[in-house]
Amino acid sequence: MEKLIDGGVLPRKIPTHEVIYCRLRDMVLFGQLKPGQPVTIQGLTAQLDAGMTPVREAIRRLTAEGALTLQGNRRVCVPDVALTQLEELAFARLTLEPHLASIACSSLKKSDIIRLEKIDSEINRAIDTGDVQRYLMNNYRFHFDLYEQAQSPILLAIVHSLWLRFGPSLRVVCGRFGTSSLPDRHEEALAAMHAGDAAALARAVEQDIRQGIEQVRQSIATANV
Amino acid sequence: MEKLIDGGVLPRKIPTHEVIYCRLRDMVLFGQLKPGQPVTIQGLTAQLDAGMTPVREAIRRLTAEGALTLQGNRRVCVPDVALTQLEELAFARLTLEPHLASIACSSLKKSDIIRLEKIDSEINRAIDTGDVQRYLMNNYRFHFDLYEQAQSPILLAIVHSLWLRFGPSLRVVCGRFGTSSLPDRHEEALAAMHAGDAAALARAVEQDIRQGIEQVRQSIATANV
DNA sequence: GCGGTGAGAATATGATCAAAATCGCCGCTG
DNA sequence: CAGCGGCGATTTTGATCATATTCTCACCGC
Repeated sequence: MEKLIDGGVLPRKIPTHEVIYCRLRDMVLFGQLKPGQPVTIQGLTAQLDAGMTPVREAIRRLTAEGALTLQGNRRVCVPDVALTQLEELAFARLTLEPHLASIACSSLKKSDIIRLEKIDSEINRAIDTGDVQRYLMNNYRFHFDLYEQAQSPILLAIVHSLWLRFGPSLRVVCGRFGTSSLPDRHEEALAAMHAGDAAALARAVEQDIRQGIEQVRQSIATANV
Repeated sequence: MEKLIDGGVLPRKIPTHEVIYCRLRDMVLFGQLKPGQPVTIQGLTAQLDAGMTPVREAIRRLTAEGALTLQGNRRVCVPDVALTQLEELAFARLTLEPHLASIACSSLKKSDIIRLEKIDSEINRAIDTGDVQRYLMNNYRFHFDLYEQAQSPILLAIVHSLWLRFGPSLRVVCGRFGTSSLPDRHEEALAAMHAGDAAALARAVEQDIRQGIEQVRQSIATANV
């Protein structure tokens, strides 16, 4: 019965470093941090109002996942993807994500599809109102809610790491071109789910990824002029 | 001139947490730690003669890379791959590693191939003498020396993470069946390098991976009886 | 069998030390 | 005399440690 004394939804207390990790990760994923921006420990302890150790651990974790980069001189910053690295990201994402989507397809329940449709409508609303942050968050939720159904924790972790590397650049694209130019390839994905057509779903996801990568590629190309 | 005052080979001092990370990583990769074995912070501080903070950071990093697992009740242990996860590892490795090998092929210099041949002869010697540790180390070196030539840091990091998850189980296989049953698919790989045939190299790597995975699969299957 | 209790291990803090970057000062050169 | 470049002190930041606190698990008595 003592489990209720915190009066809350969570029976187990979440350790601080975990909380800090999630907050920092979201800052990277949803574009609160710009590529190239330096990340200091003491800055974060002040900003997030946390101790030094949890912040350090969160940074180490995110560094291992590729969301942050060590600059040799023991400084940490948000990485800026170059064109060559974009090729790597493209290959890995185009290989893994359609595969995950395809596996997930067969185990999708009706309630899952309904949930995904709700997220998709959130995405559309975010595009209409020009709310970049909300678009990014729901786009992330759409993909990972789907991928999670594949029950493949290892591949999921890898894809997660790819999104962490991709996130800041995607944010730059949105900031530059606005939400109007953003892809909405999710209609055909949802249709494929309803039909239970794994191959079609994989194709839809593939097209979605291609479009996103192409936008970042153009953004990088024009930025380097 | 002051750069020489440390009188040493290393102009830059390597931080302790980095050293600890490398040592722990090698322990995982080369089978000093068995699957399921618990990993305690204080145990490592004693064993590696280090402070608590560096050990904590190394553990966080390896956890993020999938080399260690958190057990919910803030314990850490070496993960034991199940059959379902082996499928994931197989898919990811078979997708990424032949690709890396294929890219690397064109940029291989004569000196690179000679180096790889030397490593391969080390592997053969280790198989002959039944030296599992040496086999594992040189097998790792063979693959990653090759993959590094692909100049693809992101994919390399992902593959590295896959090997970290795979390592302990491979060690179990070797311990069970000895080195005599170990694959040596490297001859054809080396031949393909000499010929500059990227496709053939990719096939050779693929066969090598298939064989390794198959052995682990059988090991898991028999262990579960 | 069950709940309390204690040992041990992990988490988290703040202090301390070392390294790096920044900025200002000085001398040199054009 | 003004601008430039290098040198050194200050200050910011990272690395490490010792320690306090919290949590888990297992043992023991009821």
